Amino acid sequence: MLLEIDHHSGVPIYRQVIRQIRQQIMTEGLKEGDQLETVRDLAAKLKVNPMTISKAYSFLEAEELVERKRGIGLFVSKVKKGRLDRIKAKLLDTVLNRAAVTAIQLGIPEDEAVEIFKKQYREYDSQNRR
Amino acid sequence: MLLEIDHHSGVPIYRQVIRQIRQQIMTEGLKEGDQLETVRDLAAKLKVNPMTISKAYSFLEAEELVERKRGIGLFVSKVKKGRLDRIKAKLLDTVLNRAAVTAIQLGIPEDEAVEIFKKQYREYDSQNRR
DNA sequence: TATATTGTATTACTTGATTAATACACTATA
DNA sequence: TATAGTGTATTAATCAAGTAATACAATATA
Repeated sequence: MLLEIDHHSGVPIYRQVIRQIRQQIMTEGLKEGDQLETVRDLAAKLKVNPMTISKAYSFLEAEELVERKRGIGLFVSKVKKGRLDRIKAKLLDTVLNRAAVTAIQLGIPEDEAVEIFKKQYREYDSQNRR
Repeated sequence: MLLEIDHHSGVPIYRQVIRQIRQQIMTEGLKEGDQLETVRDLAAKLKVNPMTISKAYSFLEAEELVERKRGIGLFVSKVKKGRLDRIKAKLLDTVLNRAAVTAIQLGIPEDEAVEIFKKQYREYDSQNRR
């Protein structure tokens, strides 16, 4: 499991962990049944207190993306494809809604906003395509 | 000047003030030379400390949207239309970029993301049209 | 120039989020 | 059942953001 933590970004460590693991589950880099890295191992690797990792895992558990088994470890939950899609949709709705509200409040017409969105999409996509 | 503050939203008061006044300037509800409500008046109306309002105004000044005149008051700056457009564009770019990045990271194709954006736009627009 | 009105600088209080320390609980298995 | 490995509950320390109190500074004008 590959995680990149920026200790100086101002973004809390546990949120960086949450986001990255969630994304790996969303994109099936981590699949049902896969064991997450041990709380202590990940804490040591990131040079962070184990509770920080445990906290991050707690949020993922609350989203029902992982299951904790005391004494054993944490594992990626079985997530039905439909539910996974709904989670993705919800994440997406949140950011797209924010964008739409901003556009409307600034008086930007739909077409114009859509064009800018497409431009942003393509720019980021071309920079990060494998 | 009409401001609505939600004391229980978790969003800091000064940010709510900034956002709403900025928007009024962007949409020309407040125009060049208009005087902003007095620090003390607005503070009293919102039942908040004057420094909280002063802080909000400081940010607007940093954006060069308002000018402070000690002993007199604060006024909406002369903002060239071009610059105003650039400010709008920047605000919009920020939210649309965030949305695009999220979509890409979730593996959502451009077309699909655009459709959802349009849907969000129309929903909010129809709810808030005058 | 005295006063009322405007905004400001400095300082401190409060609160919540984040992180960490410590001791504890559960499980597999030698 | 002893031990090593797993996660956890509780508590405390730290830090930053937000807000407020107070005294101060600039301006217009009676």
